[in-house]
Amino acid sequence: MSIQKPAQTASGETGKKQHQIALMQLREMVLDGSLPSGGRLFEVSLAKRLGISRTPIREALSRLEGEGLLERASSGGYLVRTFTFEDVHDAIELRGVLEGTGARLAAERGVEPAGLRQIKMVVEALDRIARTNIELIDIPQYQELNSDFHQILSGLSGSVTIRKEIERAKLLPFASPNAFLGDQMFLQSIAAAQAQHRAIVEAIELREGARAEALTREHARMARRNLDYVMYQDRSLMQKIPGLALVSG
Amino acid sequence: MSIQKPAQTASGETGKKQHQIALMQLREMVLDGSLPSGGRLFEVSLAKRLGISRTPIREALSRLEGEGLLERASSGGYLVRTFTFEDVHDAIELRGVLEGTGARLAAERGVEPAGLRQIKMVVEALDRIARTNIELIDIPQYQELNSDFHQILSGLSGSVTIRKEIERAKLLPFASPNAFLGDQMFLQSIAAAQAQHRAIVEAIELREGARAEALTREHARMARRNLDYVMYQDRSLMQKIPGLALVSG
DNA sequence: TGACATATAAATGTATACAATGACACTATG
DNA sequence: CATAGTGTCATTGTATACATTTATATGTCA
Repeated sequence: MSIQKPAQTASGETGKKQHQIALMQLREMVLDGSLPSGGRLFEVSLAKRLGISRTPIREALSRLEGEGLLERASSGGYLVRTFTFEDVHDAIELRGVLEGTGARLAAERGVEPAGLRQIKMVVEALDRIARTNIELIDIPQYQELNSDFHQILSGLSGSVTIRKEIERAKLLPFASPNAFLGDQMFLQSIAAAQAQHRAIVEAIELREGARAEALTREHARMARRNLDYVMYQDRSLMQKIPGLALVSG
Repeated sequence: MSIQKPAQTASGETGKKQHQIALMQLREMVLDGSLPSGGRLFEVSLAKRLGISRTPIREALSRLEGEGLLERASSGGYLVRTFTFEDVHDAIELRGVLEGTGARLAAERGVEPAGLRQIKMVVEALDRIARTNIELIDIPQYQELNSDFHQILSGLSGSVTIRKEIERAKLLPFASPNAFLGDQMFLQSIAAAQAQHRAIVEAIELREGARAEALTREHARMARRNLDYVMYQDRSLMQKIPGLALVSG
């Protein structure tokens, strides 16, 4: 009775289901550009390349389409999606609109004290970082806390419908709130971002729905400004922003 | 050389791919309640029931999850999603927010004359219907034109990102702009709806973004009011509203 | 009797063989 | 020479057998 452990992959992949492994690997391959943007994906070659059969590959491809990273070709099969500059703009705008709606609903409908306490704790933790000398900032920690802020915010309205849509909008890597936090360059805007975080929470607490919505939209606009900087001022940064390799032009 | 036509199904299904047939049939089964809301879906029994193998069934299930009609069970497999009254509210709100964003962007960014002409033609056609005696209104024709209005509107911003999200939000049947147009009952509101249609187009043409957004949101609120009427005043109408069978409570 | 372990069945996950489709090149024919 | 026909090949679509996991039932022991 030789018990066959689920075959740890060399790269340390957890012993999860094949389609989950395929999903992670394919996502990574799309994002780091090892699959040509705009190019077609062939199930058989992917299967051979990953050492997995076609069935879970197809499952993964289907999910990646749902994430917006792939699109179906008219003749069947999938293409790596290419994004224009405008697409990225609009994806960020979309996130802003949805997060703004979540913030507005939270304000209008009221928030459980527990949720409010929770997000305030994150804001305070972010504050401690914002007061740090820029060179000394622990970027991963900042990213994590920033993620937390946005995740809690997305659920604050109590509407699972809205929360799910926000989470969906954040799936596109360049639309994520953390997209432009990877490089030292953008840490300059931490102070401004932090002021917005505080104001958003305040507006929600005071039940000021319109203000909460407007502030949250504007907060997302920071990402758009950073995007513009990358595109028009310093294209070398493109490689540091996740998923920006998929952007043509 | 007997040419083998793709096997017309008895029910007149087009000779499409198996997973497309499965998708349509399953969607119908979910919506008309022949699959118990909240219940689990078993691939084998579905496959037997539809006379299709499991593979295209799984494909269809995956897509229905994308449409929001199903959800994955934690232990694997799919469940028929159940919606609360609040979920329906929020789904309509979401559509309003997204359509509103599309309208705002269209106003802010400007619209091609062709698109504007096109939507104005639809508005005029709707006007002709709105002037008709209520009893004589051709409901399917009205639904079609209303669909056209909303579809053109969704593309007016020129942003495919936004357009796709709007189309996605309309997939849930009770969130669709046509959801409450099936019954004579609701035709009373045609005049009001039509005034909103005109105002939305006007705002876009005049580049009044905020107004376009607010009007479009308010337009979606009509559906919420109709929903409230059904839930609180006349539950017998629930059967006439597509997908409302999935609503618990 | 209740809780736990284990056996058993039923369901999903995976691999793979086979079918159908569509693109392309080559050939035959007007 | 142009073009319609035809065969081949690559690729996706489908069915199905097998593996694995999860739920259910059963029995044993304290």
